[in-house]
Amino acid sequence: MTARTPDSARDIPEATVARLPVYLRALTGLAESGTTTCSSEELAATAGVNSAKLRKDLSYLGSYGTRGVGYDVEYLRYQIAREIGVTQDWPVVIVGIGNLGHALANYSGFRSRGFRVVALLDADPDRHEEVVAGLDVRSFEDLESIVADNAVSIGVIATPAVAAQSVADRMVAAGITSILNFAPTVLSVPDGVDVRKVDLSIELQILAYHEQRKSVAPGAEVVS
Amino acid sequence: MTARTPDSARDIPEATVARLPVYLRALTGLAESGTTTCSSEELAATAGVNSAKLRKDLSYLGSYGTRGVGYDVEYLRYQIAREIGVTQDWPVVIVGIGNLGHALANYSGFRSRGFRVVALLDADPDRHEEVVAGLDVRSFEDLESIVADNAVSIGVIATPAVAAQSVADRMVAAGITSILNFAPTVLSVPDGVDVRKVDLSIELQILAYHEQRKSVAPGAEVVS
DNA sequence: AGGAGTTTGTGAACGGGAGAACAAAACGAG
DNA sequence: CTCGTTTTGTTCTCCCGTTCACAAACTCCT
Repeated sequence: MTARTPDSARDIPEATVARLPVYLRALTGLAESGTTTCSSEELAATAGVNSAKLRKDLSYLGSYGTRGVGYDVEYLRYQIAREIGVTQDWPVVIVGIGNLGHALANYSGFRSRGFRVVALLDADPDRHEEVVAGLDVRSFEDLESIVADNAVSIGVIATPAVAAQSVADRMVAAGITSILNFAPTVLSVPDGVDVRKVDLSIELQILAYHEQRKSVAPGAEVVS
Repeated sequence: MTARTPDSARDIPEATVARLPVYLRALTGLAESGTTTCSSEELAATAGVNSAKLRKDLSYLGSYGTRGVGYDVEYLRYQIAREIGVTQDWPVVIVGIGNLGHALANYSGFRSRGFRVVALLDADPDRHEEVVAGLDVRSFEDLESIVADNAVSIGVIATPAVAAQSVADRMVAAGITSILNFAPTVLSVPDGVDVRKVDLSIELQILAYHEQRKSVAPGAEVVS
């Protein structure tokens, strides 16, 4: 009864958006193994989620399945890719070419999903002679021109923590509106700019918390 | 009125656990800048959260503040560190010493928070001659003995996706009960084993989704 | 000592997401 | 063509997490 725009469903829940890339990867795996059709149960198992949750997630995109049959793998894969936006090409700049920046520049998972690293920038002049993943490491001063010339809207920060906020400020001023931050700092950015944070030590600390609980109360959940 | 064990509060919500490391980092920063006392408002601003949420989070640990005054930075920092478990030493093994494994091995944020990398393992014999971050890269076959000798309970997987599940299986069999997975795969592990996933391309895809929405409907939220 | 001003800790309302359960729809057999 | 089977799409309920709002408690000033 709700009037929904057929070509592009509105307001997909954030939790669902975070899972769509997982479904996309699972579908790609199924397609590579020759599967042409799958049920929500199979796909959910591959993606590591509940089948009811999967179906509800997919229902936000539209009705792309066939009752009694399941989903066409290739068709659903394309629909999810289109919804996320990875059918188009996303130019990306990486700032901070230390150990982590190297790893990110060489990560094949970016290019295969529509992300194209157009430039590697570092503030240290000693690094400007290096060539990483087929790209020259350039001066951070070139940020504005690179962003403008390549219509870059996504920036990756892999600098030390102290530099991260100023890099973010320059990125925002240059026109970047989405930032993936690997530096262990809280970034403050204006409204309209999205920031996602990946913090390696926080993940370990969360594991440590649960690990500690396991050893303190070993019989709390598991009957010995 | 609820009878709460005073020394160690029970069942801290998962969302709170995920934020405690952020508070810990913020407190460390405040301590280094010479601040001895702070209000929930200040700390919340530093940590990038709402002050009400911060107070509720801290209330799960106990009453470590003083009304009308605020929190003692050093005291609160210690209490949170103890609750998370980073006052003790956590031995960690890293498997897969490619670009990302290098970056992780060299990441200083681990050691400074109680995590000690005790071994770097790789299946490729060509890498066994390398020394990374002061540690020999050893054979993956040594996993079991290393885990046993060092009482390792946390493992980090930085291998390609195809190897991740078998590495995880070996880790679990060797006695590891917490896994931080950087490989782009869904791991299946038995109950009692915690897995946290860090997926670089998923983060970018989430950003791409929102970025796409911005350009498609620029006036949807912001009044022009 | 008493009152004004601050700041914490928490009870209560609110919103969103997860999971169960079921109706609707497609297919195939007879 | 009809009935049974399979699987999707959706509704409903419950639970977790967030936020508001306020009482309790502490300090400082007079």
